Amino acid sequence: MAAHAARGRSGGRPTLEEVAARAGVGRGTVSRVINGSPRVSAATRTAVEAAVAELGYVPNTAARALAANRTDAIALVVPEPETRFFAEPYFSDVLRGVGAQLSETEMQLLLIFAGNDQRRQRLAQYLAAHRVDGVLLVSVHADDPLPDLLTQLEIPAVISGRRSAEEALPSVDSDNYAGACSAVDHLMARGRTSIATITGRLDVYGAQRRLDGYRTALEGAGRTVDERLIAQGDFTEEGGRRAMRELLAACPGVDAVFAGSDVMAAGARQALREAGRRIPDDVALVGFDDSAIARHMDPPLTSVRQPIEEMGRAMIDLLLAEIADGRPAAARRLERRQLVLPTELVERDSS
Amino acid sequence: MAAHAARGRSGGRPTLEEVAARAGVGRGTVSRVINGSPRVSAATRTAVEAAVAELGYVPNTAARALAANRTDAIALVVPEPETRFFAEPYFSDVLRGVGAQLSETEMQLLLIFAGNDQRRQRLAQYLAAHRVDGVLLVSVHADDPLPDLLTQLEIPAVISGRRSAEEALPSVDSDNYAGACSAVDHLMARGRTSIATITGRLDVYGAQRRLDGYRTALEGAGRTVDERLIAQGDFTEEGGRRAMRELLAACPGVDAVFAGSDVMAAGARQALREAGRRIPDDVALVGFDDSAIARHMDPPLTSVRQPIEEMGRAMIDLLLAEIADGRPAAARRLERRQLVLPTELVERDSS
DNA sequence: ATCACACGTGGGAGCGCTCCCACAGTACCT
DNA sequence: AGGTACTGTGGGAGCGCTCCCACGTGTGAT
Repeated sequence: MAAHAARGRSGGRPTLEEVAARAGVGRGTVSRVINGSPRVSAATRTAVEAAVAELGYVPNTAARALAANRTDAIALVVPEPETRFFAEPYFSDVLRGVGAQLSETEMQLLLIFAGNDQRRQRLAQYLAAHRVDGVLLVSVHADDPLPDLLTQLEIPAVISGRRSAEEALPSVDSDNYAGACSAVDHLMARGRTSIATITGRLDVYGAQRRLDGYRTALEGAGRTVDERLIAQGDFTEEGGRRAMRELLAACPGVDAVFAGSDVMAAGARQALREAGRRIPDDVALVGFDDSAIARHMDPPLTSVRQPIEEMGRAMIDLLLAEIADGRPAAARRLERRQLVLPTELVERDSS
Repeated sequence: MAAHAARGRSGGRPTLEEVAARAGVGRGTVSRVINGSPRVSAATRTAVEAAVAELGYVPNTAARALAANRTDAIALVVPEPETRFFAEPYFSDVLRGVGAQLSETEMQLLLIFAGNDQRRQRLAQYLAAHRVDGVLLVSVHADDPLPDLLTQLEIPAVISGRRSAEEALPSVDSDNYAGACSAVDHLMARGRTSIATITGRLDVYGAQRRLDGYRTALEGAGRTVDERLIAQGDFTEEGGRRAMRELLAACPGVDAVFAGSDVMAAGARQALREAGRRIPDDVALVGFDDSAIARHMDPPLTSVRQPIEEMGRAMIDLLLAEIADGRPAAARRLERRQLVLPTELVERDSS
């Protein structure tokens, strides 16, 4: 009681009402100024702004959220354990792009990991409570129920990557297919004849598309695809190492590898070293993502660059538009917004 | 099923009032059940819980925050740019520990970067709006005004590391001093005679303490400290590389290096390679943090382990206690809570 | 029997905001 | 003159909770 009174009255933060009194206007007018409504005369606006400054007024977000039914926050949901998140530069890069774009708005970003069932449960609760205005979804697997949950709850969402070519949600993706083609073309141009690939988890659409690109590039050059040169990884370093060992065992003559991610390329590099193969002399290596790992690798890794920060920005733009559009989502879904951004091969010493 | 029907009928999410009507009790009683108050009979509690389940009731956090003047959220504030955050495994590890401990509560975690002035400004606004119940502060420099701001706003806060031995805020730190001693002792025991160190930014108390430990360990063994063997880094890889180059130039006979962080050790390793020195044959290398980098380095890096996840847990415990204690912070400050956790040397092939 | 005091319980009174209706004032038409 | 159409403004009515006071009812002591 004592604390309550002390907070609310004497030492407490000023309220809209107090600002209104100070400025000699009504509550509604102050609200309009705060929210940038055009329906306020210049003189009144100035007076209110002065009162706000004098009192050091800061809106109470809880009250605003309650009255307006919005939270001014969005969540970046990562359906992976934290360990994966931090091991994979892709995630951090997306987060950076998202954070940068968002820092220009009043929106707050929440980072939510949903890597196991318990977390999933908690996330569902969280979303049901509508504690965020929108959701950014990264790394979604084909059978993930999360997108549908979001649709059902009518929470605006944007997906990073797609679940299929027919993605129902607005999405931002890079041109995985063309990127893979360029990597394989590059290796062929370098005169490599036995070009292998290490794929990511194939229930991730992007990984599938990179594999498609690999195939098409080879076939387009009149070569036949040797299935023994395709090893499946899982986007982890360990997976890359294992896949590379398998490739070396199955096809000792392999002289080039296109890895579906830089992290897997790092794993492949270790396996190649163990086997005494030199890079790029014996085996050329190309990665995907052009992350920090590629630049730091020894030798520096040729990699397909995705404009990840740009993708983060685009996701935010889409999501904010989605949120601003208001509730009647069904009507809007018709004009699906799918952004596909171009990739670019960055050549370094590994190929 | 019932949940869907009820939701559809009322048009929105069920409220406390609706749950109360359903359970045939008053609003207050439902609130008590939801909040786990003991002053409810078992029968009533059961009835209410049933109603909650049937209606799929989820509390409206905004309303709760407004009425109770709390947010059920805490912020992890990183006074560094995102790039630093992601480059430094220390941060991710702390975040992991914090996240793990927090996932057992209803609290939500916000990650806030305050790496430049604009962000600082925004953070100050954010804190002034009391949008979080408490703050976790990592990587604080000696002259950082943030802790004082927090104290002034009476926002509970816990600091990771300390600003000095006389830290005013509750803090959790590792025993940097003892850790450094053990590293240097280890190098001496290995017969190294010319032991250098690469420090972190010395306005970070922990970096200073590591340097102190380095000095004391050498002096304790009856050796004199050669100031030319002390190079200042800044916790970055590039800084480590530069410092190592300086050391090699100033003291070509150096045969061991204690780096103030694994990241700097990685930089030092590069400089050593450039100079054609082998690890550990020519120069032994020891890092600090025992992060993923240490395990992945080639050769694997001997490093001083900090119990980082445990530190994250301890920070949460302290902060929650701080929050639960209520407002009259001044009285409580007297019993300062400073936790210092032990470190441990993890020996690998680099030394 | 009376008092005392637990315990459970219901519901009024806000928390600080946004939304929206009402209304005065001004401007420009018929 | 009256009508119509704006613009700017004030303030009531909530949003869905928590807090707390008041009110039974049951127990034990006096």
